[in-house]
Amino acid sequence: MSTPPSGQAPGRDAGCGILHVDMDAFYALVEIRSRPELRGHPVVVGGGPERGVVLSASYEARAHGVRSAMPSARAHRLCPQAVFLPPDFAAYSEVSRAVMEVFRSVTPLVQPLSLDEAFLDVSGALRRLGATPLEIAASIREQVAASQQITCSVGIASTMFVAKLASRVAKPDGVHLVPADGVRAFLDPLPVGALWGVGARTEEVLARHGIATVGDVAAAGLATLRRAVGEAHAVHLFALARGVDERRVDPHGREKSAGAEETFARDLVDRAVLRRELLRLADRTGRMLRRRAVRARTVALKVRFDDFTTITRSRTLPAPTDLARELYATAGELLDALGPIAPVRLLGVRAEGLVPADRAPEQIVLGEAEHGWSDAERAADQARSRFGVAAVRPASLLGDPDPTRARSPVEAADPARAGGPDRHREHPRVSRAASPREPNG
DNA sequence: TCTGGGGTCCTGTCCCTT
DNA sequence: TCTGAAGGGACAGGACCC
Repeated sequence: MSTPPSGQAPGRDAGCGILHVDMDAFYALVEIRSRPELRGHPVVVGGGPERGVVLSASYEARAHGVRSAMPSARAHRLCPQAVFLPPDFAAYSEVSRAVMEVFRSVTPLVQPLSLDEAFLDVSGALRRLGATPLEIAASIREQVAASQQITCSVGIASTMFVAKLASRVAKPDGVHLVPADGVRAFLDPLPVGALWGVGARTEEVLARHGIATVGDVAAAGLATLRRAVGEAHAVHLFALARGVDERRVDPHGREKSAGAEETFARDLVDRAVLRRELLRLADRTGRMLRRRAVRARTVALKVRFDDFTTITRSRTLPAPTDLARELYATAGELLDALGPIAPVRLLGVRAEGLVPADRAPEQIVLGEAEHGWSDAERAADQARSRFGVAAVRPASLLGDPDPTRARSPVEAADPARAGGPDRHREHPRVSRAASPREPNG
């Protein structure tokens, strides 16, 4: 099953202890696994044709130009014969857990980056397993394919950054090794966008300074880079371009924030509906915090309007919380403080400044018996774990067919926006400069 | 073309404290 | 009591990643 890297002689992997494993077209392949009749057909996982983007596309769909992050509507035009499926994150998480266990059977130094990729440090495992990095990579790919019926690609290098780039070259279903003495030769010809932290904006800025490749970045020198992208970014890019990456695979990386956001099928204008969506998002965020045994010091509200301008507002709490009730109250105040607003296409609640729950100061909810709401929300968590997410929900969300979404709240609460003849804006648009703290920054 | 959802990190500004 | 500088936390926004 493994693909021996062509032209890579044994022994060239000496000193290359970092593996980056990336699942191929992960969501799409998991879907095909459970529906074998789709094998060989273009399959696209993502949002519906109205709003949303492609999350994953099978290689048959990619042959028609479909790419992840592409608007779904465009994917439909490019490949109308594709099978479009809504994402099933529970299934992906399950496969991901099984794959990570395969990795951990090789080395305890596994740092998952997302559901479908992880860094592995196998330096210490080489002697114990009596295998080379290339052999370990082949073994991992065989085990993943045999146990999960999906393929993955592996990049092997001496640093995390180069291993990650190598796995991209290895795709699909392959292995690519960058020998320790071949890093610059590998990096130099790559476009500057290959560097971690360089997106469209930075690429444009660098192009104005005549910098187009990674080799150009290394040759430009720190002073030029500082002028182009600022101090921190310059130091970071200059190091990466020369193959310097001091990061170590960290299996205990702590999350710094958690949250939930949602783009609505149609823009929302009704305050009551916005409030209800906010409660739903706070409820999801609170559950995430309690599941991870952390509390948040800061609550942030995110609002994206119909013209795609996005604002965030945040507030630091007197004491860290993991209670949906408190998240909702704070996010609601932040929403109210905005005053009249334009139609809203996305709403988000994020909990930041996370601290371990067992080290956070005890929460006191004003006006409530101590522990009352805390106990109630934890009891609800237990009920959900036994009977499903829909088993318990805030009273004001009762009547919603699916608390996790799948409907347009607008249609229920604002018939005018759902196609009525006399639709009007309840709230005039206000300039962003009129919002709090906005005038000068 | 028309832009998801979950994150991290950096920068600039404001405001409070010393 | 007032003023200015410096430092740091809070906040907002942008860019980026998968």
